[in-house]
Amino acid sequence: MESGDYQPSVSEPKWQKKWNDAGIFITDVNNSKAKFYCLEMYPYPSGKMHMGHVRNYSIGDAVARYKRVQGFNVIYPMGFDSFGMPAENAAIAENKHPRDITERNIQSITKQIKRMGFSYDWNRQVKSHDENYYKWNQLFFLKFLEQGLAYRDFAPVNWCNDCSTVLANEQVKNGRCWRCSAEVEQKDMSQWFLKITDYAQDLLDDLEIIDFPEKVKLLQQDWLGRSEGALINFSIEKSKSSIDAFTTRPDTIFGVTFVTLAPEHPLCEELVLGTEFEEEWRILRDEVLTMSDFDREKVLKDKKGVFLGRYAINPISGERVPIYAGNFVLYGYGTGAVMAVPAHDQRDFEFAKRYGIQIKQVLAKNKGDKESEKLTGAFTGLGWMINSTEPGYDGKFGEDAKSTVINALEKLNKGKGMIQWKIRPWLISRQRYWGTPIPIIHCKSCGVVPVPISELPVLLPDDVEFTGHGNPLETSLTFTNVKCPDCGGDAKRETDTMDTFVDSSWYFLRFSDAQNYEKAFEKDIANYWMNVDFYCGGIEHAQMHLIYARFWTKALRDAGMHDIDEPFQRLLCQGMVNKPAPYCAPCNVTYNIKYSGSNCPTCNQKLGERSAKMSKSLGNTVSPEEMIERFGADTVRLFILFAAQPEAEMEWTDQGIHAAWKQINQLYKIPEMIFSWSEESNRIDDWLLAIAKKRYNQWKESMENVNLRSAVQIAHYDMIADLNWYSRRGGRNTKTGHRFLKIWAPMLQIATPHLAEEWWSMLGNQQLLAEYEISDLNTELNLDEKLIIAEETYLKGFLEQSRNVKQMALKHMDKRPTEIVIETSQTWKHRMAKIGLEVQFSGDSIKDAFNLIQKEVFWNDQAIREEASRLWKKKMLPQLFKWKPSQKEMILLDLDENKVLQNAALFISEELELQKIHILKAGEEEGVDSKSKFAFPLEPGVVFR
RNA sequence: GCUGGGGUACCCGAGUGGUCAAAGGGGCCGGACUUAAGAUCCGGUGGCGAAGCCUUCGUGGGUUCAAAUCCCACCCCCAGCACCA
Repeated sequence: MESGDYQPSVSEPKWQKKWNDAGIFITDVNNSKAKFYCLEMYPYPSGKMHMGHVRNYSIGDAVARYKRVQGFNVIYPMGFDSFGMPAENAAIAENKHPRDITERNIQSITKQIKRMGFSYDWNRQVKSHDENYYKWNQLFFLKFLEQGLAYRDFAPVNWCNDCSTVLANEQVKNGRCWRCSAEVEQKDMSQWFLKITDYAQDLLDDLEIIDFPEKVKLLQQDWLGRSEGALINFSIEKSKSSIDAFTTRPDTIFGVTFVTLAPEHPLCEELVLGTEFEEEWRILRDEVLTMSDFDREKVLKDKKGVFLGRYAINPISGERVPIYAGNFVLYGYGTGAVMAVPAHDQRDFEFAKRYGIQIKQVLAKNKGDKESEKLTGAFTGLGWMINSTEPGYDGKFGEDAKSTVINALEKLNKGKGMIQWKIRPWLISRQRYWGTPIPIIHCKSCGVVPVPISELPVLLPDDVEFTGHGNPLETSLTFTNVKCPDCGGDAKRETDTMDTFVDSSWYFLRFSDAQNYEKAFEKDIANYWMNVDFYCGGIEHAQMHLIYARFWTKALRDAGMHDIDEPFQRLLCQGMVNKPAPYCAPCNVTYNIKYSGSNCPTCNQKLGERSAKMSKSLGNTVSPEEMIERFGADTVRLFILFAAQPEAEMEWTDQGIHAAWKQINQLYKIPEMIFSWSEESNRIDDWLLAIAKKRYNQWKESMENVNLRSAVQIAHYDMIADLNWYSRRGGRNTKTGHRFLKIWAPMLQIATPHLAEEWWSMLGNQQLLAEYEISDLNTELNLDEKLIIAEETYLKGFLEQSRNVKQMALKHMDKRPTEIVIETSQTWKHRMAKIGLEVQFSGDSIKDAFNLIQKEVFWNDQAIREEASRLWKKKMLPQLFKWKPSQKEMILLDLDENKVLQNAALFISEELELQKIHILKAGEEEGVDSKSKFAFPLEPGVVFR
C-alpha cells in the first residue's frame, strides 16, 4: 500500500458491501422509467483479470453510473464466455476436466472483478458452459434446422491441425488460424452451416441505423462484400454442359477473349478427360488442391493456367473463345468461373500477355475515342462501349451499358442480373469437446435425425479422455451410442460441438431474462430491455462476434422470439493498454523488457523504447491485482479514464498512476477542509455556485458523448482549481462549500465511486450516492451568474497580463515596484469593439462595421480618427475574432471594468505584491509615463511605479 | 497494392479556419508553507520585448484579410483487407 490519507483497502470493500447489501444494482422491468442497457463484451474466463479488462469495464461502469444518476433504469450485467479451447487445452496439459478448470477460473476472476467495484447486476450472470444456457443454443439450432437456416454439407473446409478442428471463413486470417496462427489446410468434410448469407442484405442495410465506429462499419461492409453484376451463361462447343460466370462488368462482354475456370471446378475434368490436355490440368489442380491457402497466397503473383482444349461461345457476339483453368480463380467465390476481358481487367491482362491471348478493347475512356494503339495495362474504369460486334451497344456508358447487356442476356435466356456476396455460410461445427453439443443423431436407416426438443439439453458427458488427439467426445461411449429417436435402432450421436461464437451471439438477450428456466427469454422482457444502448469491447471482434450476433438477433426476430432488429445500438471500441518496451529502430524489433538498457541482440546497437501492447511475450504487463493492492480501485480507474480517451490507445506509466494517487488523496481531504470553514460570506460565494453549475453542464455534455476523459478532467481536476480560486479570493463559507460538494460528488462517482461515497456520507447523507438521482438542477445560467463568472475570468486575465508586464517593468526599474496605475480602455475603443461585435453577431460582413464606426461622434476628433483607424486594422479586427464568447459577452453587457478592479483592489495588490493601486479611465489623468495608449477593452494599460 | 486512421512543444496528448504561442497531464525551474523531506498551493516552462514583434503543429507548395485546421504533392508510422471476377 502506498502511504496517503485515503485508505482504499478499508474504504472500497466497505462501500462494495453496502452497495451489495442494498441491492442497488439489481434491476427489474419498470415501465414507468426509461431503460438503459449498458454492456461490455463478456470475457473468456482466464484466471486473471488483465488491464484490458479493467479499462473495458471502467468505461462501461462510468456510463452505467452516469445513466443511473440521470434517472434511467439501468441494466448492467456481467457473465462469462466460458466455452472454448483454452480450457480444453489446459485440461489436456493439467490432466483435469475443463469444467473444473473453468469454474476455478471464474471464481478467481470474479473476485478480482468485484474488487474493482463495478456496478454489475450479478443476479443476471450468464455462463456459456452452464447447461441452462447452452441448452438454448441447441433449441435455436433445431429451430434453424426446421427453417432451413441450418444445414449439413460435404464441402472443402478450413482445417487447423494445431487446434484439430475446422474453422469458419471469418476465423482464417491470412491463411492462418485466428487463435493459434497455424497454417490452415483445406479438407473435404461433412459439416454444419448456418445461412448467414440469407441475411447479407439485411446486415448491410442496417449498418445505417446503428451507431458503430466508421471503421467497424467499413470492415463489415468489406466482409459482406456485396457486388452487383450479371451471371452469364457460356455454352461449350461440342458439349451439353455450359459455364456460368459471374461478372461485375457485363459492359465488357464484347471484350471476352477467353474463359477461366478454377482448377478444381468439376467441369475441368469433364472437358479434358482422355485428351492430351488432361495431364497438364491434373498437375495444376493437384498443386492448387494440396496447397494451403497460405501457400497459395505466396504464389499469387505467378498467375498461371492451362488450356483445356475446348472453346466456349460468347452468348451475345457468338464468338468462340478458348477455355482455360487458372490458379487465380477461386472455386469458392461466385461460380468458380470467370469471363476474361484482358483489355479491361488487370489480372486477365497479365494472363493474356503470358499466354499470347488476344486483347480486345471494347471500352473507350472518352466519348468518341477510338481504341488505343498500344495497351500497356488494362483500362478498368467505366467507359463508352466501342467495337461491339452487334448493333445497339456502341456509345453506351457505364450503368446504361451494363443494363443493356443484361437485358439482352435475359432476352436470350443466357444470363441475368445478379448480386454476389463475399460472405459465406457460417461453418459452426467444431471437432472439440468444450462447446455446445450439436443435437443430432446419425442413424444408419433414418439418416440425420434431430434430437427431439423434449430431450434437450444434450449434456456434455464426463466419461471422456483428454489425450490431445482427436475429439474427446468420441471417447465417450455413453454419449455416442444412442437409439434413433425415429426408428429406435442403434445410432451414433453427432460429436461435433458448436463454434463458441454461437454462445456470444445471443447472451445479451439471455441477460434480459437470465433466470428463466422455461424459455431462453420472455419476449416482452427482452423487448423491454433490448437493444443494448451502449456496448463496449475490443475492435478485434469487429467482423466475427459483431456480425454473428447481428445475424443471430435477426434470425431470432424472424423466428418470432422478439421484435429487435439490431442487438447493439451504439458501439465503442476501447483502445489498447500499452507500456513501453525495448525497441531497436534499425532492426524494427520490439524486445522483452528483460533487454531493457542493454544492446540489441541482433545488431548490438543501443536499444530505445517504444510503446507496445501489453503482452506476456514482451513482459511489459502490469498486474491489476498489484495496482489495486497498492493504490486501490479508484486510483486505477481514475488513471485509466484520464490517461486517454476511451477509443484511443493509452500508455501505462508509473508516473501516471502515482499522479492519480496524489489526486485521489487531495480530493479525499476536500470535505474536511470545507467543514473547517466559517459562516462568513462573500461575493465570491455566488461565483462558486455559478461555476459549479457551469461545470456540471460541461460534465454532462461530455458524459452524453462518452467523452470520459474530458468528464474526468472537469470532475477530478477543474473543480479543484475552481475551489482553489474561490479560496484565494477569500471564500470560506461552509454552507456554500456544502452546496458545491453536493453538485460535485455525483460527478466524481463515474470514475471514483468509492471516494464519492466517502464524500457523500461525510456530507451527512443517509442514502447511498449510488442510488441518488440528480433530480432538478436548474442548469441554465442566468444573467447574474454569467456576469459574475465573466468578472472573475476578467480578473484572472488581468492578473496574468499584469504579472507579465511587471516582469518586464522590473528590468527598467532600479527598485521593486510598489504602486500600479491601471487605466481602463477609452470609451471610444469600447464603442468600436461593441459595434464590431454587434455586426459580427448580425452575420453581416465585418467590413460594414468600419462604416458604422465612421458615423460615431468620436470620429469627428481628428486625433482620435487617426488612432482609431490604425487600431481597427491592426488590433481590433483580429481581436473581434479572438475573444472568447464569455469575453464578447462582457463587452456587449458593458461590463464596468473599473468597478470590477475596484472591488478586487485589495486582492490585486496582494497578488502583485504592491502597496498602492490607482484605477482610472484612460486619459483621465494624463501622467508623464501614462500607458493609456495601450489601454484596450478588457486589457487595461498598466504602469508600475 | 488497396482502404481507413495518424505525424502537435522535453514526453504523453487536446485541438478542424479567427477563442492558438497552442487545453490538460507528466517532467523540469522558481516562490509560499515546513527544522527538513513529502504533500499541497501559486507562478514559470520557443525567442526577444513595458504589454509588441519574430519563429514554431511531418516536408514542400497553394487558397485566404486570417491556416495546426482547407487544397495539392511528397515522406514516415499504425491498423485492416488482399487474385472477390
